[in-house]
Amino acid sequence: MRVLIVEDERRLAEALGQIMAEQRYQTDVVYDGADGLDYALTGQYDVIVLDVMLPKLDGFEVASRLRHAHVSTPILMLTARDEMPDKIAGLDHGADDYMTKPFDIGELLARVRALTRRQGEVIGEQLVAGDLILELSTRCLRRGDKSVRLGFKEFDVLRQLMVHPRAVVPKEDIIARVWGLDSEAEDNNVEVYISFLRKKLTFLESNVSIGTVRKVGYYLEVPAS
Amino acid sequence: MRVLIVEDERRLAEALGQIMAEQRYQTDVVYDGADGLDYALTGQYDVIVLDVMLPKLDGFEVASRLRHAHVSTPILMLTARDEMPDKIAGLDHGADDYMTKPFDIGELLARVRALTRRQGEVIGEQLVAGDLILELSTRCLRRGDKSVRLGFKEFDVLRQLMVHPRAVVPKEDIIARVWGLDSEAEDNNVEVYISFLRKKLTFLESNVSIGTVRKVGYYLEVPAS
DNA sequence: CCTCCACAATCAAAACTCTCATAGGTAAGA
DNA sequence: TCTTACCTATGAGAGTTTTGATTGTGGAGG
Repeated sequence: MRVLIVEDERRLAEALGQIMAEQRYQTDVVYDGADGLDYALTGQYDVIVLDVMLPKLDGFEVASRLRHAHVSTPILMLTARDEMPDKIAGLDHGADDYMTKPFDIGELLARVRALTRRQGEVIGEQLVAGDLILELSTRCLRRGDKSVRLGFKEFDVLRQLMVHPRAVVPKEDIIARVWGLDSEAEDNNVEVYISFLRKKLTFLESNVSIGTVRKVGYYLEVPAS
Repeated sequence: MRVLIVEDERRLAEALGQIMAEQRYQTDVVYDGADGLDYALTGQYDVIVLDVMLPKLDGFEVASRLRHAHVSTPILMLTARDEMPDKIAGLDHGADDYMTKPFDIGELLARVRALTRRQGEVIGEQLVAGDLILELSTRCLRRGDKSVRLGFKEFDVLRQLMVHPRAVVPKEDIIARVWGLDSEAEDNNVEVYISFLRKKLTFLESNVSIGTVRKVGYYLEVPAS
């Protein structure tokens, strides 16, 4: 497993590198966004730990450019503690997960493991789960030869589910990530969009469906592969 | 957000509980280490505020045992004085953060926020007893390839039993933990849910069953392993 | 060994809650 | 103006919880 760590705080970066090395990861550590992008563009890594605040190029920019270059390596983004909007921005730029500093090293390792074993693969600019393909650039959802266009909200909601297929995503999380952390959107909004999405899944005759966990949230039901 | 407060100084404990309740936390307050451990073992909390000096079991012991039982709820430990050894000991025993008394309530709230913010999605946390697997995220109960959905109450009741397999859980405890400490639920409610659960255990053809101790409560009967 | 009683288990209906799906309304952009 | 995307309201329906009545059972005392 190869990991790229892009973090300008040297002490933190070195510590991370060492700890991950102890966990049998092969690590490369760089200290600015430009280097980070160069290294990452090689596509040789299994996961990238990417700070947001970086010299030369910030983390969002790095993530965006990577995705643009069809590099699909999973990205775990590190955001500064009080910058909540960063989380949303991070996901929008193509990050797969985020953590706020200060973080627990054990949790970081757990999330890295989660990213490397994840089933929803980002291939080029698309997310895949089961027989579904979500094209990130056009916001089109395809299955076989059929395809439908998704609205922004539909797209964002579905993406949340597709990033971790089978994992239950709480409604409140969906609201936080799609509508914003301090939004007043209600559960009903999510329900409405889930309903729209289900209709489209049915239309596409996909083998994946959206499951409900009462009083909690939703998950993607993907047939055993 | 659910918070467990374990603190033997009643006045402080109550005050904390009230303040956190005002901050929209759902709080449970207990006054000794043994209760603290029992409550915490349910894994239902998002953070635990844990005093070190406690009757029955001290805070270190509680933290150790929790980690041993693979309960990963973040722990904020309260140490009596500015005793350096305590801090180290606390972190060694599995605490995630510590504060020394007397502390500023605002700082405590800030630290609790920090701890809860790093909560990742819990993927695949489960309770096991005999051939039964209780999936915490989906509230599904599995045995072999069969699986059933549990309602909220069913789930909560069963979880109480599964935390300590073979241990007798008094009905009043079940009521306190599932319906709330000051609820008006009657014994019959518990009996009804036990009945529901037994039906589902039968359906699953599990080797685990629910035993009755007359006038006291219930326990999980798990075949000798 | 039998009887009785208190407690436990079960059942079914009522009360309640949450989810789903649809329709109507609003705002922004073509 | 027309279209598109989004939000809100609503009611039907499904699922959950409570309630009260009825039936079953273990064990103490006769």
